[in-house]
Amino acid sequence: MNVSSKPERTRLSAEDWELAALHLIAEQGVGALAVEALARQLGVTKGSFYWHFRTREALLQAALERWEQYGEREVLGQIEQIADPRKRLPELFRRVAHELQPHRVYAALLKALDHPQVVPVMARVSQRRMEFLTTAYREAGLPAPQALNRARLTYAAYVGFLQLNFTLGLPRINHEEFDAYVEHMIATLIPA
Amino acid sequence: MNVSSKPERTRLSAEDWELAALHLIAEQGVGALAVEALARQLGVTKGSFYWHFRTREALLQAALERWEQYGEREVLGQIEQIADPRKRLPELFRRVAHELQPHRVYAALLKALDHPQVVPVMARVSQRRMEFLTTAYREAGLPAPQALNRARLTYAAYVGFLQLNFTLGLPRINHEEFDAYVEHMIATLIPA
DNA sequence: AAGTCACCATACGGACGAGTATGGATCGCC
DNA sequence: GGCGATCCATACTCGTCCGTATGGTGACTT
Repeated sequence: MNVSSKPERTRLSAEDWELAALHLIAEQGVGALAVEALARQLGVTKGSFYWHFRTREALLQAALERWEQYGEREVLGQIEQIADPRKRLPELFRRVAHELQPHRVYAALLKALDHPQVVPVMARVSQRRMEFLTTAYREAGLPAPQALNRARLTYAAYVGFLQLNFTLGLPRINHEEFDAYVEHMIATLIPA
Repeated sequence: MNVSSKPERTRLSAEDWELAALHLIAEQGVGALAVEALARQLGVTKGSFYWHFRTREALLQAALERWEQYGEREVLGQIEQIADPRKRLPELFRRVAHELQPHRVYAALLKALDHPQVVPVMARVSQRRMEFLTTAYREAGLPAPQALNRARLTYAAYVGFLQLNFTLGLPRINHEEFDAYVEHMIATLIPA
């Protein structure tokens, strides 16, 4: 009990800073990413930070790239293994709806689209997801142009939902009602 | 050419500051709302500002309330006059899609939902719009629970669209393609 | 056991923005 | 045309946060 109260007294690596940065972004947004605040949270001081990174901007960049690389497979990787294209979209909807935690960073980044560093990342990620949705709709039986528009609509609904329920607390929809909403989405957006 | 280059040399009122604040919010977001920047833009200095407002926070509050009061009738006020409930929703979709300018403030506020002052305003405004949508869907023939969920889906799509196209410039959809997308939305979301 | 390298603390400089103090200008009014 | 109220400029203080400089400490080599 003499060494430290809570944090493990191991030394830090650049990866630790990046993960902590992503965590902070998910909780308080990109604007709250300050080096002294992060350092406090990690139990060290700025001196540590500026050994690992040249600047605050560099940390943001590294964190964003890490998120883009390692964060995407969790979302889309599993889904691609579902053989039946017919079942794929409903399954995707239900999983996304019930595992909202990985989407917190995306929601936070969505609110920082005025920041020059996040725009290209979000553009790539969103574009990739959109393409995934589009082909999924085509495989589900929609003709090409309709599939694209349906993907746009679906993805917009996803993004809007994140905003309205994470950040804003619209009449705090409860659990059963939420499930009903998801099924309504499936019935409305996915062709029979 | 000696007095001033561009701005009119009239004195300012609190209303001028609030309108300028809303304009700045629409263009650069809530975070960019700085009093010295605003003062420069209005051709005065901070001395003027702190006569009209006690603090920066007070300006934000006043601007938000002004937006909530006077900004809403333009969006929903006209629509309520459309007699046929059947025609109301498609007309609403098309108008909103083609007059995106009044929605810029809303889009900016959406990205500032971590700010304590904007949350209640956005909660009220969104709630009101949601209720409008819900009754519109009921009048269009949907049973109550479905109407609510459809309204949720529609509004989420609206919000998501604002994010993805204002701030992010997803593959910069062109004009004809955009019209096709709006019609696709109408066909998909509005019951025949 | 001495030295080297990786990691971190402390202390400082400087930019920026909010808010205050105070005096000057200008308008309305009698 | 003088006078009070309104509006604005100038010149500060203060707190926050980025980045720098420099010295210290632990672990690991040889």
